[in-house]
Amino acid sequence: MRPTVHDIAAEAGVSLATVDRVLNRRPGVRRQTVEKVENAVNRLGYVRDVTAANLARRRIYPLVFVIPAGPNSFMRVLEAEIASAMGRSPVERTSIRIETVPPFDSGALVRVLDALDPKAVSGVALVATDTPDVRAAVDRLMDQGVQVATLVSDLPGSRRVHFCGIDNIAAGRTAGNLVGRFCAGRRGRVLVVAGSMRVSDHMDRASGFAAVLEADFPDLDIVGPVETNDDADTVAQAVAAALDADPGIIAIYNLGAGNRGLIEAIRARRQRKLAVVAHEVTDHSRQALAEGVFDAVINQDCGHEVRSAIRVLKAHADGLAPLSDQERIRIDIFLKDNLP
Amino acid sequence: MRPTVHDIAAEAGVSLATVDRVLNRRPGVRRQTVEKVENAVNRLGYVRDVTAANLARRRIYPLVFVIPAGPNSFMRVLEAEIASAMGRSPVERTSIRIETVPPFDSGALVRVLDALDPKAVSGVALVATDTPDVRAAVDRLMDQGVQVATLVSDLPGSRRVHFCGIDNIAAGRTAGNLVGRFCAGRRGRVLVVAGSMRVSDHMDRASGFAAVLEADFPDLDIVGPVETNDDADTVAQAVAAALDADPGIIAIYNLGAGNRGLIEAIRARRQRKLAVVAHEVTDHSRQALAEGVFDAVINQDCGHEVRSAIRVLKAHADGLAPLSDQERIRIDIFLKDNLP
DNA sequence: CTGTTAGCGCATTCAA
DNA sequence: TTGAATGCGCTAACAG
Repeated sequence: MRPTVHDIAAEAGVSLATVDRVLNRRPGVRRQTVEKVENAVNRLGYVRDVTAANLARRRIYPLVFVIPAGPNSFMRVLEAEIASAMGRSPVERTSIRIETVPPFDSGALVRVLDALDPKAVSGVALVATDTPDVRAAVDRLMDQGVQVATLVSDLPGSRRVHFCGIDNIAAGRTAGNLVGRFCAGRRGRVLVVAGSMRVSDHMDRASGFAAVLEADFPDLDIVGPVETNDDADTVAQAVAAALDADPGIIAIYNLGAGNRGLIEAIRARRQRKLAVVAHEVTDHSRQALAEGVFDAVINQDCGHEVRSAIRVLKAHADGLAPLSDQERIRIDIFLKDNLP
Repeated sequence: MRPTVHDIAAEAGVSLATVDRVLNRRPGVRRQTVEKVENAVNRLGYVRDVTAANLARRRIYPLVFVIPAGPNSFMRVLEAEIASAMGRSPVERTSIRIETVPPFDSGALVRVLDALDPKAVSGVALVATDTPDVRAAVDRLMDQGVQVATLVSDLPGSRRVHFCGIDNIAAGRTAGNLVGRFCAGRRGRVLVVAGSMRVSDHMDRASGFAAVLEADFPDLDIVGPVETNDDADTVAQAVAAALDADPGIIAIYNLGAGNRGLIEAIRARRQRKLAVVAHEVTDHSRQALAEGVFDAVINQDCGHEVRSAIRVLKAHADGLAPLSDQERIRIDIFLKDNLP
C-alpha cells in the first residue's frame, strides 16, 4: 500500500492541512515543520496521487492553441486533431480553445498572445513565427505564469517550456539522404522549394538538406530555395518554370506546403524522371505517393504533437516533468508501402 | 458543469446506490428503475469520471508481460521499456510482472499462460509464437475474463483483444521498396535472412518483401530466406557463406534479429558494395547505420508498444474502447540522419 | 503558524 | 429491490 497524506501526517506528527501546505509549497509554515514533513515524505517514499488531487481541487486546465488560418492542408489537419482533443476534454480535464491567425503574420500573432488573460489560461501552444516581437510576447506570457509550448515551428531563444515538433535540421538531412540515394549516382541539379524563410522549421530543413548534399552527394547541386509562401498555385508556377528552364533538374525537394501545386506541375511533365521528396502526409501527398509522383514523404505526426502539447502543458502547469521519451516527435519517413 | 451521479440520482428520483448499480450493470434492480436511470443518463449526457471511480474503488490493474528470454537485443530493450513502465506503476495504477520464456518455445509459453491466476490478473501482453496450442491458451484466458493483447508478433485467429505491433507485411514491402531503390537499376540477387518462420511477424515480412521485389524490381532475385533462429553467430556464418558463394548478391535484407552477426560478416567484406536493410534500432544497428554498413533500419517503437499495451489492457478491463489513433504503431524508417 | 472539517465524484458495505 | 452512510486520497475553507 503506498503511503497517503495521512501516513505522512502521522509520521511527521502534524495535521493534514500542514502536510498539504508543504506539499503544495504554500507559505505560512515554519521551516522546522517543513523539514519534518519533507523528511517524512522521503522516509515513506510518498508520491502524490495526482488524480485524487485534481478531483479534490476540481481542476481543469484551460488551454489555448494558436495556429495559422488559411488553406494549408497540414494546418487544417492539425486543427482537426485539436478538435478531436476537445472531444476528450471532459476526461482529460482540459478546456481547449483554438485561435487562428493569418499565416506568417507575426503582428497578428502577437496581438492574439497579448490579448490572453493570464488568470484564465494555464497553457498556450502556438505555431511560432520566428521574430523578436513574438519571442517577447511569449516571454511575457511565461512571466505571467502561463505555460507556453511551441508547436511544429520552434522559437529558439524564447523561454517556451517545450517544443512539440521535429528536429527540422535532421529532417532536412534525411530528405537530402533520400534524394541523394534515389538519384543513385546520376549527376544533375535538385530544385528546393520552400514556403518562407521566416519560420525556423523551413530554414532548418533547407540548411540540413544542403549540408548532406554537399558532404555526401557532390554530383548534385541545389537550385533555390524558391520561396512560395506555402501557396499551391505559386508552387505550381515556380516548379513549372524551373523545370522547363533547366533540363538538368533531376530531383525536387519541397520543404514547405503547397504540395497540390507541386503535384500538378510534375504530372504535366510525366516524361521527366524525377526523384521527389516532400513533407507531410495529407490527402494530396498520400495520393502522390501511391501514384509514384512522390518517392517519399517526410512527416510529423500532428496527432502526436497535439496530444503531446496537452500533456506537456498540463504537466508544467502542475510543476511536473513530462515523460521525455513519449514526447519526442519522430521524423517519419513514408513510402507508399508504410503509409498509415 | 458536467453532471455527476448525484444529478442523475435526482433526475431519476432514486438513490446514489441505485444509480451506481445501474451504471455498473449489477443485478438487483427492477427493469422499471433501470430504465428510469438510463433515461436520466441520456438526458443529462452523463459520462463517468473514471479517475474518481478508480479512486473510490482503489483499483489497480495487475498486468503480466510474457516475453522471450535470451540475448536478442530487441527483446532486452522491450524488457527495459516494461521495467520503465513498472516505475510509473503507482501513477498509472498498474502492478506489472514480467515472465520470460525460452524463445520460439510454444510449450513453455503455454505453460506460463496456463499458470496464470485469472482472478489475480486483469491483463496479459505476450510476444506470441504462432501455433495452435498458444492460440488455445490465449482463448482460454479470454474465456476466464483475462484481457489478452499480443505484442510485436501477432496471433491471427485468436481472440486477443488487440495487437500491439506493426503491420509486418507492410514492413516487408517497405524494406523491398528501399532495397529496390537503393540498388537503383543494378541487376543481381538479394539475400534474405530470417529468424524463424514460426513467428508470424517474420513470415509476414518475408512475403511482403518478396511481393514488392517481384512486382516492382524484376532485376532483383531473392536468395533465401535462410533461417537463423535469431542467433547472431548463425547469422554471421550464413551471411558469410552466402556472400562468398555468390558474387551476384548486391543487397541483404535481415528481417529478423542477430544484427551483430550480420554486421561482422559485412565488415569483413568491405569491398563488396551492398545495400543493406535490417530491423530494429539497437546499439548495434545504430552504429552500423552511422558507419554506413546499414543503409536503412526499419523499426517499431517498443516504448510505444509497451505504453500502448498498458493503455489497451486497462481500457478493455474497464470495458472501454482505446483511442485507436494513438495505439497504432508506426513502421519507422531510420536512416543515419533521423535516428532518435 | 497550525488543526478541524467538509467536500470532489464515485463505490460499497450494511440495513431496511 | 432500494437507500443511507462511510470512505478513497487529496484540497480548501474556516477556526484557533
